[in-house]
Amino acid sequence: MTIPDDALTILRTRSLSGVLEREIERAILAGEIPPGKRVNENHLAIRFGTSRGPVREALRALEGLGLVELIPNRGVFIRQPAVEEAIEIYDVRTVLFGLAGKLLAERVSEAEVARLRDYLEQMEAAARHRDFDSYYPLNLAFHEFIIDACGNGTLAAQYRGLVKKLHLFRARSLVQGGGLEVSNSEHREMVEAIAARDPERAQRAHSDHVARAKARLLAAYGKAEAQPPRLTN
Amino acid sequence: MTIPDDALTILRTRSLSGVLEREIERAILAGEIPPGKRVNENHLAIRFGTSRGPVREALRALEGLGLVELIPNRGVFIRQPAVEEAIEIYDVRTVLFGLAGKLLAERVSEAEVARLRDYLEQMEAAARHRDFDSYYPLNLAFHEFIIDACGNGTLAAQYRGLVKKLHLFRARSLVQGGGLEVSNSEHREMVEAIAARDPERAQRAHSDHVARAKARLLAAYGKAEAQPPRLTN
DNA sequence: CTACAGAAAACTGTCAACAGTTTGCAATTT
DNA sequence: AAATTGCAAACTGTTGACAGTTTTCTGTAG
Repeated sequence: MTIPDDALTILRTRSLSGVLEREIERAILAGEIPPGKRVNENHLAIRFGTSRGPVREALRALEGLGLVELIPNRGVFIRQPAVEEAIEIYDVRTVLFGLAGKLLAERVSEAEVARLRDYLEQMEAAARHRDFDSYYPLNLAFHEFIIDACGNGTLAAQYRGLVKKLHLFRARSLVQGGGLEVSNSEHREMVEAIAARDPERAQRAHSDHVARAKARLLAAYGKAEAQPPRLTN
Repeated sequence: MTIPDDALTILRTRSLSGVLEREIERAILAGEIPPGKRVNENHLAIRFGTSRGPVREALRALEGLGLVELIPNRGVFIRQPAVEEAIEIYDVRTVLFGLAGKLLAERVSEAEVARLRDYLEQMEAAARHRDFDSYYPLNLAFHEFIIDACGNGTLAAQYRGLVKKLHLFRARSLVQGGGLEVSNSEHREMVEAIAARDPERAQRAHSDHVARAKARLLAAYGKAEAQPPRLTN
């Protein structure tokens, strides 16, 4: 599963427009080009030392990823999701991550369970020491691992696309925090459900984990739902 | 919701590469270019009376949609999903359509319920007369309506992308059938759950509907799952 | 001082040509 | 006869230039 993906990656990197696509995507996600801003094809071409052709191709590809918006005769703009779109994305992420948990619980190997427990332990250690700098990348890798190990590449691709779009959301800082211990107790339940090879329980645990992140986002925006957020999607 | 989408559509259509994108996508989905085949940029450019630039841009956009695959220095190929990928897609569709049902049940208006009942009635009439030619487009419109009315544009975009990819699956004919009456009893349960404004029941009904389609696909390929397919995702 | 009209600059959309790679064919060798 | 090597045609990748539109600036009128 990883070999063809790497091969493709290498091949894509060979083409100039492929390199540009990655580089521009990185610049966008890193915030070097602020959301809402118009992207100048010429400037990009000069910056990377190419002509505008490959730049335009890369931008068309990024449009497909939902990172930029093309307006004819006016140019491309870095997309700037509204809160409403972020909420939409969280709802979709909720069911996708839930599915990942279910699928993983159905097929997980002993080695993978051990790996998950290892992640969990490291995250708990980081949380005990309030070591946020260690916690954040661990947390990211933990979630990535689950998405990869679930064995559904379509799901993984869609999920990653959604996460990228969320990066464009201006108030993402509000969401990323959310309590190390709280998060970790949720992580523990996820791992336990997977280790027990209980698909239904795993699906619920994974769904709830994202649903709670959505609830934190809503709370931060004061847009509480009519009813308190129902978990277990 | 429909206005900005139409506006975008119009704007996209104005740009030449936008027209090409739509036209090439149509040709691909209509099967005019068979899956697996290499697409010749020059031929396409000549066919549409343009230069290769816009053609390349359109193809890059279609790559983002997952309809074609770009291999550097070799060209673009129409993607040809394997059974495994079709199954993956069905799993994702299952949870997405379930979410659509849940969201719709939470927000549905009286007018929309009436519209759903109307679709249902027409489909049942078509089923009674074994009028497959009428049934198929109705069925399509019914599902489209649910996806649109659920109010989550992100979900709708993802769902539509998956359906397009499934169109490339060679054995799609196997799946599209599946019994008019069977399908309709499932549709009835979906509509009833929505009309009752019961999100949980609606989610289950919608998930199960797609899960059963997946089960039919698996049966057709003799790839029965270890356990009989668990419904209610 | 503000509003407006027109011109200039900047930028996007498109094209045709060139460079480099791949593919298919044919001649040669084993 | 089969395999291999070298060549030629075809095709993709990239570039620079031109055409059309949008935006900005400037000068003028109210």
